[in-house]
Amino acid sequence: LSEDKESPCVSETSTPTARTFDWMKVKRNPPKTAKVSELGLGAPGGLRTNFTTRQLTELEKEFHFNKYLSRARRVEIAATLELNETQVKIWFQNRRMKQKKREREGGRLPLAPPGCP
Amino acid sequence: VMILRSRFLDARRKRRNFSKQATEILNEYFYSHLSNPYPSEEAKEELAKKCSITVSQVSNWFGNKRIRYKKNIGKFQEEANLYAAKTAVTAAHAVAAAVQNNQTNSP
DNA sequence: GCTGCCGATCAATCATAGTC
DNA sequence: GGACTATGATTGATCGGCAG
Repeated sequence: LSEDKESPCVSETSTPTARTFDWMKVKRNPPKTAKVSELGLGAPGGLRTNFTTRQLTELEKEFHFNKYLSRARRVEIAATLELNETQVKIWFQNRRMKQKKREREGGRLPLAPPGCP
Repeated sequence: VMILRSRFLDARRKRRNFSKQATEILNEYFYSHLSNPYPSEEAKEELAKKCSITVSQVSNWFGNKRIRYKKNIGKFQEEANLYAAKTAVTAAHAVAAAVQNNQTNSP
């Protein structure tokens, strides 16, 4: 585990320590979660939406019932919770990954339950 | 904007800083792979083992490190030089050992 | 082509640990 | 004791790749 091909992505600067590699320039496009049209919510157009407790509770409840959503159900939930279909879809996607991560990491290593202040 | 940030999640975030040596190991890997600090799944598992932390924690560490590093490269310059020198020394030792080994058993 | 899912990652934020 | 910084974790959303 120690191979390392000096990647072909360098981009300049002579000092051996201050070089800037491509990964440092990566910029993600801002979220398109903005329906600027109608709704004078002064939506800037690219902000991470904060789900309300109600929305999260409902989503969690639905997830417990179904790990995957049908198109119809998604539309329904999106409408009920006032979210995009995409947001609901992404939420379920992330939720599944979260679940998998917990199962896979279920019980293992580091353990130090009780007091230790 | 009701501060409803309680998020029914509190007890979960009982953070604990990693040990000095674990951070040492992670930083060594990070700076010796600065051109591409994205450890493979296998590498993550090995690092996790060496550091006595989980693979997820290794992923979190690299995720945070990459973001914070590129956010303010200057702030990490000193640290970068430190580890660069460190790995250079170990590399030199490795080469020396290899040479020695090569001399002792060459056909 | 387009769409959903997965796996990895990003980027912003949260909450705590450590420093002074 | 509290302000300020360092750091681990969480999470809505993006990116690239693959299947249908």
